[in-house]
Amino acid sequence: MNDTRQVAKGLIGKLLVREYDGRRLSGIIVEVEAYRGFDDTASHAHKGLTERCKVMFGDAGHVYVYLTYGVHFMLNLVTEKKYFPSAVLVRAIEPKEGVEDMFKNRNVEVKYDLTNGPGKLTKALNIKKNLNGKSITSRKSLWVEKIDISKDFIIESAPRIGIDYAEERSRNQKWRFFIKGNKYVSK
DNA sequence: GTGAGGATGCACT
DNA sequence: GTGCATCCTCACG
Repeated sequence: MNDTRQVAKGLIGKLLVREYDGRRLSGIIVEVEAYRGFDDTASHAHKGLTERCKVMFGDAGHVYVYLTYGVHFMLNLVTEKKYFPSAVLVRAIEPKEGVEDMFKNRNVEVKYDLTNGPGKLTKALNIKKNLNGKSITSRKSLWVEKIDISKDFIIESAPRIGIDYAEERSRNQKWRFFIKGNKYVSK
């Protein structure tokens, strides 16, 4: 299970845990996207190693956080071997623990608007640039846990979102994975 | 040093 | 469906 696409699928249904100020917030991962290798023109890494995306070239199990549109942070988990730039973008989670804190971090009325998008979940979980490059294996600040949830869900795959700038062969890859019918999947 | 544009979200029409 | 906020990073000079 080293391939980013397998890792991406494997993350579906796992618990993403965020800890800060002594609080524990968490949610079940319901939607992810895989970004893989130099040939993936949708990936930040396809132009080579830059200051921004260098974390993707590092060891698996690290966190890649960056700002997009000057507004939103994106959360990625680095995968595969060193120098083979790959990561899984976490696009949506289903809130579990610390829901009250998430409401404080986000200015929304309803629970299903809390974390149903990549920029939304980082805000709900207070994930910022300072987590960039951190490891998830140390289980501090941010990590992933296995939980006992019903295996009773279907993982659907589809093309990735918001990558119109990429070449067609990359755009057509069905590297977006999500739980079919889950209402926390992004729109 | 400067300019272009983005792995989105939200408020409008 | 369209427009725009908002700022960091990259590429080029």
